[in-house]
Amino acid sequence: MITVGASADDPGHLSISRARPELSLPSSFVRLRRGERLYQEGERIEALFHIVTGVVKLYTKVPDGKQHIMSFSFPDDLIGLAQNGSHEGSAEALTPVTAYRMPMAAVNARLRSDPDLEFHLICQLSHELHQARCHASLLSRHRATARIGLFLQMLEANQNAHGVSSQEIYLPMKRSDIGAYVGISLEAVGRAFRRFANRGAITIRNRRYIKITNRAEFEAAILDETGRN
Amino acid sequence: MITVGASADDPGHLSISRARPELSLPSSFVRLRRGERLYQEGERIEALFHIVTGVVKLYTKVPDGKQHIMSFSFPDDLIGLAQNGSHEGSAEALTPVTAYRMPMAAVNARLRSDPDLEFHLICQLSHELHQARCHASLLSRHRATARIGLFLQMLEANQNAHGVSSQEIYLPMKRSDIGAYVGISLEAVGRAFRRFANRGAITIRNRRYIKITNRAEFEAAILDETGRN
DNA sequence: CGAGTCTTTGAACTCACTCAAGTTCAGTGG
DNA sequence: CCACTGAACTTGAGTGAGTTCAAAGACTCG
Repeated sequence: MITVGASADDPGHLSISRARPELSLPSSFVRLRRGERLYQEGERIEALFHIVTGVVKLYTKVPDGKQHIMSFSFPDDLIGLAQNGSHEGSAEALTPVTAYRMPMAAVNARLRSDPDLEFHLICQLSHELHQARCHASLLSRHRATARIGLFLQMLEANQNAHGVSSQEIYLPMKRSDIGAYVGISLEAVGRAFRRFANRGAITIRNRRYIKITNRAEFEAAILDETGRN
Repeated sequence: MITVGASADDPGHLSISRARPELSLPSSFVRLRRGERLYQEGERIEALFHIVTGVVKLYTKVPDGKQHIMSFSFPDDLIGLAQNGSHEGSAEALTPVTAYRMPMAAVNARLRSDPDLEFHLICQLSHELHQARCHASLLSRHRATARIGLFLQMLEANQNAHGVSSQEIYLPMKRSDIGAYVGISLEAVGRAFRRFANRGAITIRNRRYIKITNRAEFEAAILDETGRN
């Protein structure tokens, strides 16, 4: 539930939490297969997408042909917002995806007159900003093990927030996507997973499912630095 | 000027640009000397600060004692927003700073009823998100030269946006702060500057002022990869 | 069951890291 | 005005984790 303003025990506290958006905006329902794109870098922004099920990757191409992944988006996320009129990156479905598509014109028309819509956008942006800062913080680590460990923690936190009960962490993306997100090569991703597994911190069931079996050892592995950070 | 909604030539386009905020909120004026802190990590959020002059660094401590710098904040920036009631990082003045201090209670009280305030927050958050993504993109580069180059481009863009006419780029922070922001050691920062200078891409007047003397060479130096990104 | 994609393993190379010493700079007091 | 002092910055040498390239090994889906 969205809450804001003074509460009895915490008078000066702005509490922003995201709600399942009941955006009463004109929208159509879309389905995408794995690998399909919702929109592409540089295109004009036509609509916002509100993800219902599935996972989407947001990425940009870097000069040398590789791609830099800005974020992975999950159900309840709103994607397609940007400061100017064209998309800053591309969006591609990593799994089958269903989403609401809300034309930008409708959003614009309602925006200044609808405080709830504005507030919803504030919540979404706060959330994205938080994610982006976690990402930057992760990227500032030098050791591959630390980056992968923090990445797993992000995924786990996200799963918990969405009420997934499984003890396992689900990895819907491939090794190269993980690498493009945490800023290391796909080989290094695999080697980092192996290092965690060798220490008994995690167990790798298969390519898509891993489990943290020893939390203390897991966190030790993230910190374990020989001077570097 | 803040503009939103349909315009004649660009009907479906949400244009968000930051304005010098005429926030008619109760506020006090504060002055800080170099090195003074506006607030500290973990503290309860009491107020928002609207920077008028000077530069502020926002950082968090990492387990190994070093600090990770999340962002540098410049005049017109609004700092102190967070998702929950306590600060996610510390804020320290890098130069003498003047700012408006707006108590959180006042912001909260006005928020849901004042669409202009909400909209202003949306603009500010959009801007921060953009900055955070540039930061992450910069951090995903492996070569120190590329990181420093992109950092200089960010500073330059920021200076231009603030209408600074000087051709030189002003670096108000020390080498170690730059390193903490771009994720390399302070020595590597210096070596990267030198590499640019040796290629004739920049001239280093002194520790705080450098100038891009050969734009083509400068951009070539950023891309110049021996396979790596 | 086969073909293509994804992932792992191995070997040599490289850039940034750390440590340590030397240099420049800014601010202070004589 | 200038020598002094501590902080900031530069330079140098050796080490190591991740990179690239290449090939072998799994998984998936028709």
